[in-house]
Amino acid sequence: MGRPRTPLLDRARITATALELIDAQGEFSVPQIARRLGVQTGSVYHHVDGRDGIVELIRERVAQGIDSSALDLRPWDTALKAWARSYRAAFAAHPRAVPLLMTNPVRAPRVLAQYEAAVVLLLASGFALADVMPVIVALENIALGSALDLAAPEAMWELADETATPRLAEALAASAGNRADRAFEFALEGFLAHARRRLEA
Amino acid sequence: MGRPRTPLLDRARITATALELIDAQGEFSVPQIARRLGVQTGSVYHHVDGRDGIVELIRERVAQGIDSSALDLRPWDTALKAWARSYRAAFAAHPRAVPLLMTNPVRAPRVLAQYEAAVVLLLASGFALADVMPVIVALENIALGSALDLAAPEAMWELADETATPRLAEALAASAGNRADRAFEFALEGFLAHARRRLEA
DNA sequence: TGCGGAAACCGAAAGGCTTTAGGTTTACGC
DNA sequence: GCGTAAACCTAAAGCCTTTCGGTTTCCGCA
Repeated sequence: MGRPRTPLLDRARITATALELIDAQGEFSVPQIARRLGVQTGSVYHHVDGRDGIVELIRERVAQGIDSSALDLRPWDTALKAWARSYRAAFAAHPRAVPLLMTNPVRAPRVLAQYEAAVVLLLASGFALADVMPVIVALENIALGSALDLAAPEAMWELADETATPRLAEALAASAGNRADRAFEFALEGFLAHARRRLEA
Repeated sequence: MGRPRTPLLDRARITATALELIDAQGEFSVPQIARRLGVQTGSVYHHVDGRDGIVELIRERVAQGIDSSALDLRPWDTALKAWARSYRAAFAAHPRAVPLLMTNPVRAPRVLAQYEAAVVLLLASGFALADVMPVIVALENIALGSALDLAAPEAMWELADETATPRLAEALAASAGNRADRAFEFALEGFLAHARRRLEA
C-alpha cells in the first residue's frame, strides 16, 4: 500500500485500455479500466479529469489518425478528397467509438490547425470567404455521416420481414459488401464536382 | 396504494416526458421521468421495455416527423430533395436527442416502408439495381451528418484561441447564422447533381 | 544529507442509476 | 360473483461516478 515504486497508471495506458474495452464491448466504465490495470477505481481519477476526461483523451487519440499532410496536396480538390478519406478512415479504425466521439468536436490544437489549413487552402484556390465554411462543414457532414454508418454496418439494415419490403431487400442484396464505401465515395464525388462548379461561378 | 382508478402512466406520456427532459437537459433517466409523473421508479417498467425501450419509443416518435409523402413527388430528384429536407428537419426538431437516436436505425414498419418507396422510385427512374442502395445511403449520410451538426451548433466551433487560427476565425464570422443550413443544402445539391449524371450514364 | 511537500495508490463511502421481485388494490371477462 | 390480469408501491441488489482521507514513495532544495 502507498505510492508504488513504479507508477501503475498513466494517461496513455488509461486511454488504450478504454479503447480496448470500447472495441470489444462498445462501451467502457472507470471500474472496468481499473480492474484491467490491477488498480482501485479511485486511483484512475488521479490521472484523468473524470469519465468525460477519458472520452476526451480517446477523441484526441482517434483524431491523431487523421493524416494532416493530405491538406498539403494540390490541387485543392485532390487535397480535400484525401483529407475526407483519411478523416473517415480514422473513425473507421474504431467504429464502436464513433457514437461516443461524434457529439463533441475535437478541440485539440493540431486538429484545429487542420481546419485552419483547409480554410487557407480554399481561400487560396479562389473560394469566396462566405462560402468556405459551408463547403468545409458540408464535407465534414459527409465524412461523419458515413462514419456513423460504419458504426453499425449490419444492424443498420436488418430486415425482420423481407416480404413487406421486397424491393428494398433486392437492392440491399445487390449492394452487399461494399455499400458503405460506395455511398461515401458517391457523396464525396458529388460534393467535389459541386465545389468545382461553385468555384467556376 | 394498489392499482389506481385511472392509470397514471402510458407509453405516450412516458415518451413525451423523456423527450421533454432531453430537450431541456440533453439526457433523461427513468427516475426523473417517474418523479415528473408523480410515480415510483419501478412503475415505469410496467409500460416500457427498460430504458432502451424508451429510447426506441423516442426514436419512432421523432421519425414520425419525416414526411413520407415527399417520396410521392415527381420527378425523382424533387422527391429525394424534399425527403432529405424532411428527414433532417425531423431530427432538427429535437437536436439534443440526435446523439441518442443516431446509433441505431428506426425499425418501425412505416419507416422501412419509406425506404421501400425510395427504392421503387429510383428503380422506376432508371437507376441500376446495384446503384440504388449506395445512392440512398449517401443521401442518408448527408442528412444524418448535418443533423449531427445541428446537435451541437455552437460548441462545434468554439475557438479557444483565435490567434492560432486567424483564417478559420474569419471564415466562421463570414458564415455566421446560416452555416449549418448552407452546408446541408450544398451537400444536397452536389448529391442530386451527381445522381442525375449517374442516371444519364 | 535531511526534510517537507507533492505524487500515486488504497480503502471507504455517498448518491445516483437500472432492473427485478413481491405485495396490494382495482378492473374486467365469464 | 369470482378469478385473473393490470397498475402501482415498497424494497433491494448491483452497477456506476465521484470524492475524501490515509499511507507510502519520490523529488527538490537547503
